[in-house]
Amino acid sequence: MKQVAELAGVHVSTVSRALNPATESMVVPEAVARVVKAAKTLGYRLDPVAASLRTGRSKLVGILVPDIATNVFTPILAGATERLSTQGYSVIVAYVGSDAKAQLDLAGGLIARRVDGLILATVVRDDPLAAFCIAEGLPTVLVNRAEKDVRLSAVVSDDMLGMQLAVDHLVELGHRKIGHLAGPSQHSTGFLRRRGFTQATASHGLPAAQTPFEIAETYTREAGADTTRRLLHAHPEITAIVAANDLLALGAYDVLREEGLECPRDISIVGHNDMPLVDMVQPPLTTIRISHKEMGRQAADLLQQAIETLDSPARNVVLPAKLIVRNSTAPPRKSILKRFTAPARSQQIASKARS
Amino acid sequence: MKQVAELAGVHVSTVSRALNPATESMVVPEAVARVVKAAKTLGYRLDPVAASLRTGRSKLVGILVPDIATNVFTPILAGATERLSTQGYSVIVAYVGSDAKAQLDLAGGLIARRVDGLILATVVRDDPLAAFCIAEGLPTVLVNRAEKDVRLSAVVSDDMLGMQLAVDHLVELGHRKIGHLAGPSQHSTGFLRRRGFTQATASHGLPAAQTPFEIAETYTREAGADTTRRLLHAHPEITAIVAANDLLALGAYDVLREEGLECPRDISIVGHNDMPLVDMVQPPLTTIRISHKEMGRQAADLLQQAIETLDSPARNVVLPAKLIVRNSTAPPRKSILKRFTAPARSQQIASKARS
DNA sequence: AACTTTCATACAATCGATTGCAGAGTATAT
DNA sequence: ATATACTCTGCAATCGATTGTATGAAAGTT
Repeated sequence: MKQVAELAGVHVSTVSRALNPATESMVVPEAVARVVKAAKTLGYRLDPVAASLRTGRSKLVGILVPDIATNVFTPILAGATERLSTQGYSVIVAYVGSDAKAQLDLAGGLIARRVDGLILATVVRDDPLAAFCIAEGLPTVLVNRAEKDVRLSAVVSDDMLGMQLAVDHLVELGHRKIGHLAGPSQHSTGFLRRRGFTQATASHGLPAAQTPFEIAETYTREAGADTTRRLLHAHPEITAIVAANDLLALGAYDVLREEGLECPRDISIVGHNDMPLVDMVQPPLTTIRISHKEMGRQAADLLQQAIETLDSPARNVVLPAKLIVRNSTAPPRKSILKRFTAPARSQQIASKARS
Repeated sequence: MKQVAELAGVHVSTVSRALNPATESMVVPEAVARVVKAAKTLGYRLDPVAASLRTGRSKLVGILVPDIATNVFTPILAGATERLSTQGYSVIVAYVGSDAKAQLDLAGGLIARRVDGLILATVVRDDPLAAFCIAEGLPTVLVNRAEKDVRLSAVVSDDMLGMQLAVDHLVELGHRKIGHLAGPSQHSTGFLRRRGFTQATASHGLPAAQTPFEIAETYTREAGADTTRRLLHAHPEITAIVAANDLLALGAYDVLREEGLECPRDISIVGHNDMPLVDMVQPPLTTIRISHKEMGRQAADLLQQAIETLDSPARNVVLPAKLIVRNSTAPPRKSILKRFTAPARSQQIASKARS
């Protein structure tokens, strides 16, 4: 920088000001031009490390992503990274497990690196890390999963709506006994989708006894399979399953295959997320589409705002969910209908008419 | 740091040395203990930014990942990140397109941030960015894709072996007319897998006329479909297809479905990568398994070595590939066998016996 | 006892920018 | 013509650690 100053015939402080868009206006344009030219001929670039040391800012943001279930989080990461990089930010990613202490350490390390903000894709409904970020006064945005209380801005999908769409679809096809594979209830997705399922079935007048659920430990295919077994064992009469997540739905596929049942002939299945390739499984999965990439982008925007305008209020952005109908859903089998649901059915229709 | 020095009753330089594992031995153990204790009571942590400014090192590494085909690169990223973070490194990811100038700019930015090294998952067979990194003297390792010449360490899958396994499998099933959906030939994967295909078919004595290939523009399902159409149109007699990539194979599935052909009855298909969920498509895809996560880990190890021991020689790590047989491959239809390959077959067996 | 060697610590320069403050120079008002 | 305001640039302290060199004390040698 000293060399540039010399070549341009000005003081280093002038160089600094000329090269920083925010302070450029303090320098007479002709001098700016000289500085820029000198910088170019010397191949000079500002040193972000030195700037960071002095200013406390870094143009870096951290993203914490769960180390499992990369299917869902990759597009979020890609969307956020894409958007942030156009704004001059670089992104440090950390894949983390669910250990709260480890998460706090990691966040501490990122803060030491002077990150300007954090995007958390990891939070549970009452998250110590979120509390920590608030205490530190670090701009932070949650993505995909939110907390119970709105303390930080978050970008999430409309989980309740998604379940409503799924249930509407099944009811329209004639299903009256619908099971739910719920996600872990410490995650907002698991919790809210379960609540959405309950509300949606209730809105159609289906009693709780006809709409059982079982909770999966994790969002994995294996957990989906285990949970499906429990659900079907306890409630063999159900004709459809709404899963909180595509992987859980695929776990259900595995169990149906084991048991010699056929989807959608014997049981209809609806997933959630519309992750890549679920249109190619057999049968192609009916599911709720979420734009994870868009989620990442919006989280990036929100974070940028939070960074650049101090004390911006916490905002909750809820993205719409959309039903994608494929071939894993169909009307329930006649025989089953007759056997289990025919009496109940007219009742449902009546109650629906009332509402 | 000054406060810690005061509390411990030593000079800041002693604190610095006591807290740095590399220089800790210069300080008498008793003093180290005092310093550590003082640091703890003050809740003090070294400032990586200041250290970075002074030393030129940063404990940061950059990873450049193509902005498409995240399916393959996510586990690489996860593996590398996991391994590097246990070594105290943080990872800056950048998703980049194929524009060489943009890539160079990005790399320049990372260098300005003082990254200690770079992992490139983006290189083509003769890559300007790789040349740039060499010129800069920046420790760099390539992953998944390598260059034509070994100038930098690389961790790749055994592409040639993979194709040999795929072809062996098909020949064993009785196929003699096998097509290849090749990947872009500027990528080592596309190039080497095509060569592997050619060598493997030749090793079974299959003439080139019976083993046509078409090159896909990109590794996408759509390109796979287009390329399959071209291949089948020009060579309707083939009974099996080896794809350079699972997505290309799935594109082939799409075309077969369009054309009313059935896999594997009419045409067998082998993929490459064994990406998530290809065991659930219909029919479950026979493919070549690559451990992408392990690739990421090994790349991380190599990079760490390159960083810590200056001028370590370029090493090429080739990970084994493995055939995973599922249901997309079967013996060719009798009728087709008789019509096209029966005469050729005895010849093949004879030539195989000779070799 | 004098001298060398060794070891631990202290001193101070340095990495490269940013920024509050002061001062020089110019334009405007009275 | 003088005072006032205003614009631009220079000065120098600062961010927080690292590290080559100097210093002093302790240990070892003859």
